[in-house]
This record gives sequence, C-alpha cells and structure tokens, in this order.
Amino acid sequence: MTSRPPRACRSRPCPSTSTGAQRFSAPVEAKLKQAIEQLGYRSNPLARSMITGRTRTIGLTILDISNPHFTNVVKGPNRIALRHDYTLLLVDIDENQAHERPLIEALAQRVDGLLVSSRLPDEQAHWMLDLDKPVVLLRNAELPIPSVSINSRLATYMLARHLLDLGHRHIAYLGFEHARINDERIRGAHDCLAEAGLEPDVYEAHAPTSLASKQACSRVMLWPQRPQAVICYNDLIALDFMKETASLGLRVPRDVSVTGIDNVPYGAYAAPGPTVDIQSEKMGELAMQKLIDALAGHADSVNFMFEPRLIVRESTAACTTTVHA
Amino acid sequence: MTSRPPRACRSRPCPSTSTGAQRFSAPVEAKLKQAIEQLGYRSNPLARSMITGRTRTIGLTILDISNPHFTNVVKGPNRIALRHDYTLLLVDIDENQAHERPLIEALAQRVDGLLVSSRLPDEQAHWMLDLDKPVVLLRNAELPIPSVSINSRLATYMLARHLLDLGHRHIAYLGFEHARINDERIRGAHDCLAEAGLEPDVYEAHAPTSLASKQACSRVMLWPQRPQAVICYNDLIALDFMKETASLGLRVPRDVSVTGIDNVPYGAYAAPGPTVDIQSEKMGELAMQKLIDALAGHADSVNFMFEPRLIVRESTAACTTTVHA
DNA sequence: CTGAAAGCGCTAACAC
DNA sequence: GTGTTAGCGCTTTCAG
Repeated sequence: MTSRPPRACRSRPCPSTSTGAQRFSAPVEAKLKQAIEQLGYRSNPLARSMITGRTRTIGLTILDISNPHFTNVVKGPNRIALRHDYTLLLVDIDENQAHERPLIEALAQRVDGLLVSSRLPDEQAHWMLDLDKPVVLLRNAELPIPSVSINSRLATYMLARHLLDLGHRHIAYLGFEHARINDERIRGAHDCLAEAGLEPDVYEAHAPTSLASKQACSRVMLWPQRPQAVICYNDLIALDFMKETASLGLRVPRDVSVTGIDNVPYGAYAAPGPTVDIQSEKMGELAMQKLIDALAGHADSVNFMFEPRLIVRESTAACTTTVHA
Repeated sequence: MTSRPPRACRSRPCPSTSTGAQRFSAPVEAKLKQAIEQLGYRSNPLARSMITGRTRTIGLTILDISNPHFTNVVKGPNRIALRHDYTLLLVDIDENQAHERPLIEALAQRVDGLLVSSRLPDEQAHWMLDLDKPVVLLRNAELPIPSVSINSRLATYMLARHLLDLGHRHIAYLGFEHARINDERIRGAHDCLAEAGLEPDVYEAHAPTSLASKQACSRVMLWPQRPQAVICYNDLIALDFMKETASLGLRVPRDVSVTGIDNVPYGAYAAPGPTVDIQSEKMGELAMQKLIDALAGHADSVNFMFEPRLIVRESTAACTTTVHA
C-alpha cells in the first residue's frame, strides 16, 4: 500500500455564491447541501490556503504542556480563536531547547499567525522576525514584536513584602536560571528586602522538574543558615519543595514558609502557601486578541504588562522562628 | 493592508538531488545551502502536501488540556512523533460537545492521521470512519478503528478490593455519567462488592469540574448514611472531594477514605489517598506507534487494553468507623 | 541522467 | 451577473 491516500471527490465545488449573496432559493440550496454531503465532498483546505494565503489557523507553542500554568495560558486563546472562527493548533516544545526553533518554524508555515512562549533571550530570537507571519510573544521582549507579559519583578516584590510583614527576616529565593524572567524575579525580592536592609539568599533549581526541586530543597533546608521563608520561582517548584520539606521531617509553615508564583489550581489542594496570580488566562486572551487584530491588518507592536495579584491562602503563618546566627 | 501576506521566495528550489544521492561535491553543497539560507528560501509545505498527499503531521484532540491526565497522554505521543519526524498538532476540545466534531474534521484535513480521545458513544462516532484518514482512538471502542484503552472495570474493582481489605463495608462511587467509561467503573465496584454481599452507593458529579465535585461532596457526606469510603471517577474529582470534605469539618482519611483514578502528579501533594495508575503516557505512546504503523501501511484495527495498577499512598487508613444503620 | 512540462484542488481575475 | 482561464508552489512524469 504505497499508493497515495484517498482524496476528496474531485468534481467541481458548487459554491452557493462567490459574493456571499443568496444565489439559489432556499429549498434548492438545501438540496445542494445534501448532495454535497452525500458525495462526501469536502473542500481541500490546503489547496484553498495555497491561493488565499490564509489557513484560518493559529499556532501556539507551549513550553511544557504538563505545567498547569501553561495549560491555563491555552484556555483563553482557544476561546477567542474559536469565537473568530480560527482553529488553534498547539505544539508542545517539551522544554527542549533543540526542538524549539524547528518546531516553531514548521508550525509557522502552516498557520496564519503564532503565539509563542519561549525561553530564548531576545538576542537569540531574531529569527522570529523572519517567520513572515504575525507573532505575539507571551513574555516581555525588547524585540519589535508585540508581546504580553506579567510584571515579574512586582510579583516577587509582593511576596517578599508579605513575608516581611509576617515577621520573616531571613528569606531565600529559589530560582530557575534558564527562565528569562528569573533575573527580574530575583530583582523584585532583592529590591524589597533591600528596603528593610536585608538581602535574599539566592538558590538555583537547575530545572523545572520534580527531582530538581527536591534536590534544591535539601540544599536550602539542610544548610546551616536555614531560611525562615522561601520564595520559589513558581508554584510547581513550591509544591515539590513543600513535599520534600515534609520528607526531611520539617513542617510547613511552622518551620518554613513556602511561597510560589502562578496560582496553579493544584496549589489549593496541597498545604497552601501564598502565591501570586499572574492571570495566565487573561494574558493568553489578550495575546490572541492582539494576534487576530494583527491578522486583520491592525498591527501594533506594543508590550502589554499585566500586574500580578497576591493570593494569601488559609494557612499562611506569621514567623515563629528566630533568625539563625 | 488587504494584500495577501508575503510569500517565500518564488525562485525555483535547488534540490540537492531528486534521488537522494549526492549530486554536488561537499563544498558546493555547502555553498548552496548557504545561498538558500541567505535568500530566505523555505519550501512551502502546503504546496508539497497538496502533491504528495502527506503533511508529516499528526493531530491529537484533547478533551480538556487542563486535566493533568490528558496532558500526560500528550507526552508519550509527542516523543514518538518527533522520533519519527512527525509534528504533533494538538487541539483542545475544551469538553465542548458541540465543538468536537467540527474541530476533529477540520484537523483531519490538515494532518496525515489522528489520535482522538472522545466522549462520544460508538453509535455517534461513525463519522470518524469517513474522515479518510487513519485514526487511533484513545478509549475502548467497538468500531472498526484501532484503539488503546484501559481496563476501567478492573480499576474500580481494585480500589473496591483494597477498601474492603481495609475493613470498609459502606462504599460509595462518585461518577460522571457523561464519560463513556462511567458504566464500566460502576460495574467494577459493583462486581467486587457483590462478592462480599455488598453494594456501592452510586452518586453523580454531573461535570468534571471543581464546583460540581464539591457539590457532590456535600450530597455524599451530609447524607444520613455517610459512606466510609468513596471511589471517585478520577483524581481531579477526588481532590476536590477531599478539599470540600475538609470544609465540612470532616477529616480524610479518619472520617472517610477517598480514592481516585489516573494517578495525576498533583494527587501526591494533597492528602494522598490510594489511586489507580492507568498508564496514560504508555497508552499515548502505543496509540501513536499504532498510528505511525498505519501510516506506513501496516494497518491493524485491534483494541489494546492496558491493565491498571493500584497505587497506595502513604496515608491510607484502615477503617475505624462502624457502619451506620 | 537531466531538464521541461503537466497538473494537484482551489480561487481570483478576467472576459463574455 | 456568469463562465472560463490562469496559476498558487510544488512533485512527478516523461521526453531529450
């Protein structure tokens, strides 16, 4: 069976009209539709796209589909796209740097426009300008590409402020240096603590995985100068951190307060620490709206930045430990 | 700006060779490649697909991308597809019955084959045979379509058995009737309990949402004959059930044992009850392998059924309450 | 082995 | 309005 796959019926289509106006009477129209249905005729979207240059399709690349933050980002765009009669095609990059560019380039050739969430620094993302397709980035960028992002510096600033208010003095930040926004998050925590004459201990998780977070937990918590509170890069890392803390015989929030960012739904089920809502769904919605506007000819290349919102869950505790050393 | 979007360079391509053999010397080849790169030439996959009939693309429709079970199902196929030089295009159905068929049909026309996870009963899924593309279903089906599924009956049977062994006698099942496999899950629990001369109380959650699960929790737990243990349709419902149980002032597992199915990662962070691993990732992998085989001409339409595996987490408790009434 | 020509299914532009 | 034709970018086929 090496023959080409079956094609749709090759007879000429029976367009109701070329101008969109009513061409036949209603009953005739109905008969036509039925005949089309019966013959199994389906217009070939590939051939159509080749002429019109449009696919009625939008691509969205996701760094890791198993991270609830990213799946939230999908929901908004999907709704907006469907409302405008576009189909949203998702591609999971699977956090694989090597796959990122080829997958995006391949996708770009099959869609009208792209939403891209990438870890690439601006300097390495210029090729996106050559895709010849409208792109909206889901992050802050200094490129001439419209983008939608969250104020990351403010997010960690808020968390640090909150922890200070609770009486914590010795605060750690557990980051993930491959993320573009890690530096900003460090800065937010740093700036806030500096106002109180303090400084955060900065740790690195190396990867956004369960194992890496747990290893990092040991490093942070079994260090002689164990922090009273930890600001994690995101909720997923915070969840694993909390789990590992329990394994080490320590209790949250009695022995350490753990905070995250993203407000992922599953945070609510676990021992809940404060988090920051970064409005993933709203970000996605706006990005998609921008893209659809661009496809309609209303291009803008402005970066819109959402403000984060602190979420304090039930069991946030005031500091009960004294600073070591 | 109503002109058509920019196209790739229209000059003729410079195929290294048509037979795949070496046509030019290595240095010349390199120069060519550079020239192609410099001109920004990119072969148009749509035009190519129109001729060859294939797209090197596979579609996967997901019922709800924010359910971690479904995102797990994506990971396996994505890996296998990339390994075979296919791009996996995902579409989120968003649990919307009305969108399902149109989205699948639209996707089918842009890909070489499809993996479909659907809630449609067999009787309403015959149109999938007319897609004229190889399809592998991610569920049990009596259709002449290859499928990969999990033994759902065995899953609830295992959980019921486990709960009986712990001394529970009054066991409830909280299901979700829109799911095709709900009946089988009821049957599994029923069959197991019947062997002990018992019968499960069957409740309905109406929707796989947080709100619905919590409402169901009240109905189950505030009923005069409160069960000693609950088998939930899946882990997501179990998580919300546990959360709501706490809100009602009851404790898990002291007042009630809660179990789920899917072994979603976030179950491990919450108060952990037993669950059943349904090998989501393996299922997806096998399904993709079957599809790729079918695309290579090795069609088979067999249903492969995975066996579930019971996962007992740390804090499963033996029954300490006596049966009411 | 190499180059030109035919044509995939469709839409756009053009004459009638 | 209505029917015809040209041609999108590519692969395949078929003559040179």
